[in-house]
Amino acid sequence: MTFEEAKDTFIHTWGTLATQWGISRSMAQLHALLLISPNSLSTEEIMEQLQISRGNASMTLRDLMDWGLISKQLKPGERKEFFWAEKDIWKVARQVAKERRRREITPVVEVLNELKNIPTDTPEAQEFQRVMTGLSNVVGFADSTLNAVIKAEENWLMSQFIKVFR
Amino acid sequence: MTFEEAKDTFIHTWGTLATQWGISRSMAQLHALLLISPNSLSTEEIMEQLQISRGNASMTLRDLMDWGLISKQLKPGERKEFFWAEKDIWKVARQVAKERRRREITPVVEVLNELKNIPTDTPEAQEFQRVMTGLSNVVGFADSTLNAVIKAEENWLMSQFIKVFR
DNA sequence: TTAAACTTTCAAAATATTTTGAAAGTTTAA
DNA sequence: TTAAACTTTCAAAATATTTTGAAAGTTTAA
Repeated sequence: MTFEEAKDTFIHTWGTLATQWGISRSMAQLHALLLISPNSLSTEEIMEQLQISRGNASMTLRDLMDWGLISKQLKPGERKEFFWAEKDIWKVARQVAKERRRREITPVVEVLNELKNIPTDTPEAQEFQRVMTGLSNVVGFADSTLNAVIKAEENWLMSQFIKVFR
Repeated sequence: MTFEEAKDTFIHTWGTLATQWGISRSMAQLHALLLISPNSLSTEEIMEQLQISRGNASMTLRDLMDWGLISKQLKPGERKEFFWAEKDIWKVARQVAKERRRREITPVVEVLNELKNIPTDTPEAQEFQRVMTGLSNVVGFADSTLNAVIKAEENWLMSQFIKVFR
């Protein structure tokens, strides 16, 4: 496999994995492109390489910055903005875990805790409460796992997992 | 909050969480409905409660069965099929982890391992290999975590996590 | 067998999401 | 200031996904 083939395979595979986990394809592909680029890229270069429009590039770059996965870089003597992705994949994973937890898990935990408190005056309501309690536990577990990933140092995390999940 | 309100809130919240994680809204909502229903439901009842068409109900029920989250039940003397969801949420989580790992993570692990092996004859290719190695580690970590969830007994899993991630 | 009572399939319609590109906005050098 | 070099915004277009419902298929009681 040549380098160019490998690059295309990677950008494509990464985009597919992302859509399966509810992240937009453009965002994943643009992130993939920056991840494997040794130097920062201008909007022009990104548009060219991924064959996307200026508007799309601009919006996707902003989303990636909101997620804290890429940064702007200004080069002396250049008017253009260049973009650069964090390359330490453990940092990337921690950042993604942090954002997803904040945006998606925490709100659900709160709703479930409210729903646990309805009066259990009918058999239906009792069953409902049982299910809410179960979900609350499992979602809480997911929440703690993400939180552990967020707080963890790479080596500590790996060693713990090797210990527990060998 | 009345029981009916709680029920609607739950079906809605669950649908939203699901779409954010790449699971279709109908699938999550139909699953939610069956989860909180004390007895199994016929296709008619499901169509009625969620206001969806017969075709949609039929397809979504099949998807849920493919995911191993619900089963058919035949009632003596009835021609209709009734559907019922596994209520043990830890079992549900294990099943979801198993399916997502099989469908989504394992294929990516394989692709990444291939991509790690391209010749590193240029600086670009070297950078590429570094990133692939990093991703391979992190995705491998996710893979192991899911696998641990799959293999785990509820109590053992909880106790391990309390120990490690307190 | 037949036909009633169901379920499934799938092309077309509806809906949701993503993408485009031109216009508006912003920044900076001179 | 001005105007060139950029970036952002957003309505419209393109595309992708989901949903519908009628037709086809299947099962079962008689």
